[in-house]
Amino acid sequence: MSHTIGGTGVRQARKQRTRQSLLDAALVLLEEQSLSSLGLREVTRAAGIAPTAFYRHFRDMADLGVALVEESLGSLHTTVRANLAATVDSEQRIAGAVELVARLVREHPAYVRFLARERHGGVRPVRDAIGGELDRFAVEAAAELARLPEASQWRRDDLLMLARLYVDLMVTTASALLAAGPDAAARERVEGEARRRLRLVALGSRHWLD
Amino acid sequence: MSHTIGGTGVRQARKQRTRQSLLDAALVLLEEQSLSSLGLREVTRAAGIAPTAFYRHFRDMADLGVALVEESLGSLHTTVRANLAATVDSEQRIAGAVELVARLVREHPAYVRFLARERHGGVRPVRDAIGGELDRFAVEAAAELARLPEASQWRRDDLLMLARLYVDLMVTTASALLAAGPDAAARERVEGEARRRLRLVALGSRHWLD
DNA sequence: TGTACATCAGTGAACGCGCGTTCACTGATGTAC
DNA sequence: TGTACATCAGTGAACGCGCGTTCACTGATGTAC
Repeated sequence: MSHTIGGTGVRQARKQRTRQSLLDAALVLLEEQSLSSLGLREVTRAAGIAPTAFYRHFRDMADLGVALVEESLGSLHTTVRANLAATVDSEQRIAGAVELVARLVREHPAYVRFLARERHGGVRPVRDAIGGELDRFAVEAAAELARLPEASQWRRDDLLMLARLYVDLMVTTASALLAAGPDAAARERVEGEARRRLRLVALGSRHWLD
Repeated sequence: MSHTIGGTGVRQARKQRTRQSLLDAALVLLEEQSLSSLGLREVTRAAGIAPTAFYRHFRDMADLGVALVEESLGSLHTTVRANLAATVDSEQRIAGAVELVARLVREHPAYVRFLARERHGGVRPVRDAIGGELDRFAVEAAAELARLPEASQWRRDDLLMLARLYVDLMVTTASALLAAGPDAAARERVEGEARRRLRLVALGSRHWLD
């Protein structure tokens, strides 16, 4: 059965699966500690493979960390852009953005925690990877903002300033939601405050060119 | 000479000095790594004392971390409050706030780096200590804001929202300044963008009750 | 001021442990004919 | 389809090393009289 291509690449597929189980195991362990204190043997033990097999997939833990960044943020770009483009009214956009962040934290808390922690963490390559991705988000958000009629008169660098501010507000909201824990009321309070922050910034934007 | 009290307390004073040299050594080492990967022996070696003497001062590294938080943020409250209270005009307050942050980063980069890193770091007690101090800042800032005539009609929770937003903006600015490195032009760019962010938020505040 | 005892910050040897990395290996998968 | 050889993901033993913590200690400082 499946006498098509399938045969070739069994080895490759297995390798991929092992690699993924290393990433998954690391992510679980990283809920309780930071990358710089996470051990290679700890990860391979959790993934159920021999310590030495680690080197078939990553040079060291920093390398694995960068892979985790790509896995978590890489796929997010399209999602975020779709969300930004979808809505028209400002109040709708605000509600949508906060809902998007809340959903990310609900569905992928481990990724969000990892990113919040390592954004300023002790492992340079990982820090740089996260910073680079967030910059890309800001540039993309600026491009979306530029398409709005209200923003047509804005200077380029003011648009970028606003986009970066939005990105920072979203990141702050995500980590506040994590800190709020599983309690629904606490989360609702954080989301409410996030919406009011965004409303305040939107209000300022509306009067920026006065 | 100094035949007053001086004699009694020589032991205590020496102990204080050793404790301080542990804190200083740790802070230097923390420029390049995070607290959770910093070793007890590493710190005592750098401080020039035997590993076992560590326990005369701290229970473990987390305990030392909390002491570092108190040392860095504890003294800051009066400084910040004075700065907030001093100025009147909005544009002046903005320039003053950014200048204050820039000075802190210039004069105490290691402390700022430590706080940025461990705010979301892997050591719970330290995270909580930093979070608690930042909350206190927000509450104090809200109290200062409440004294401004423009804010007399604001709801209490909106004031707190605004205060927390300002605190987050300042923290973000501090870590952006660190990331900018020693290059003067890069720092000036970050400070400029920070001022525009604050201007945008101030503008939004002015129209909040419209 | 002097003496006898108590305190306690810092020492140094010793411990068991888990770490990252090396190496030669095994055996399933892939490839050439 | 079958055979012979190559590749390479994962293994398991071994290594030297630095770690955190314990313990009994030393000797300067503090205290009581």
